[in-house]
Amino acid sequence: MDILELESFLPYRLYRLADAVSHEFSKIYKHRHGLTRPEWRTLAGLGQRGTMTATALGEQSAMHKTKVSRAVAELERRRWLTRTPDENDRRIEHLTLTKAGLAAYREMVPLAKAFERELLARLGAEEQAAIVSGVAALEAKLTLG
Amino acid sequence: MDILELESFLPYRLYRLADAVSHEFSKIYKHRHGLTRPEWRTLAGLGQRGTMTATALGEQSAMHKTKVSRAVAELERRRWLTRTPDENDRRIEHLTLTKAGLAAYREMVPLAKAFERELLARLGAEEQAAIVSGVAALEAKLTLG
DNA sequence: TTTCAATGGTTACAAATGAAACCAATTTGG
DNA sequence: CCAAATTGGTTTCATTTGTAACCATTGAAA
Repeated sequence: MDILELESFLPYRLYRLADAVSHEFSKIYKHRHGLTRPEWRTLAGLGQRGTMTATALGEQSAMHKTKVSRAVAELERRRWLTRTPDENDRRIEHLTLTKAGLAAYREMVPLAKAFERELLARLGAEEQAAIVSGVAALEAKLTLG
Repeated sequence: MDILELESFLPYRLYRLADAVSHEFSKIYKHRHGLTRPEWRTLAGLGQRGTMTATALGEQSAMHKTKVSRAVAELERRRWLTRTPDENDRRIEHLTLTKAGLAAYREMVPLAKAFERELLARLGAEEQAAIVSGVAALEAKLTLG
């Protein structure tokens, strides 16, 4: 009979791996500031780009618009970001980190980079190249977002 | 100022990629039988191994025990599996697919394999090797589960 | 034994999520 | 112009999920 070996099945392996890595990383922003993943991504997006609309945030960080909406509301509640209405289109609001938001972002960036560095450091040079280029190759073939 | 480029950040890329692949694949079992992911994994686990306890299922397929419990309950409701109490330890139940469950499994296996094949077929030979060995390398370095 | 800790599994509750409905503002096509 | 469709964003509701409490059974220790 034809069976499927789950442990070798790429979609499963990929998911499991991503889940483990993501969960490990989440400890950092969860522990440090009690952020959820959508909140962390919002912080990261705004920190990186400076100012964005909620829609742009959703596209950049692959989040459903309700997630963005809720994350933005929470970061606003914390006074980590402010909303500025668009001059020409009153539906749009431009989101920007406050001093406090930026401070949190500046604190998170080195931790994130260290995490990635240490993750890759566990691998040999060829293995590092393999995972990075393999992910890039698949990304390129899929319609992400 | 030091910024983090989210689009290049490996944990994020990995998660996004796995999510996209998994979501694409989920269409198959969702559309075909209206299964959730935990239910599909339960089916896959039992189809592959024949008989397992709920705990073993959770370990094999990286699922929280409440997920397993619920998935098993649903598959039982569908009469796709049966529970057999252990002779010596009355806490344990051995789970086995019924004819109907096995039929569904047999139908899913070729679809799953085709999905994986076609996913990899989009890549060149080296890219395929890269993603597979890259994932394997990271798996080996992480405590999965 | 009798008690206490551990194990297999389920359930209750709260939080996170997604789909769809929704509101407001804007654009488009007659 | 003006109705209809679109867009940015929020809210409601049902579903999914995880944490923790729980029940029953077994194992270990005293």
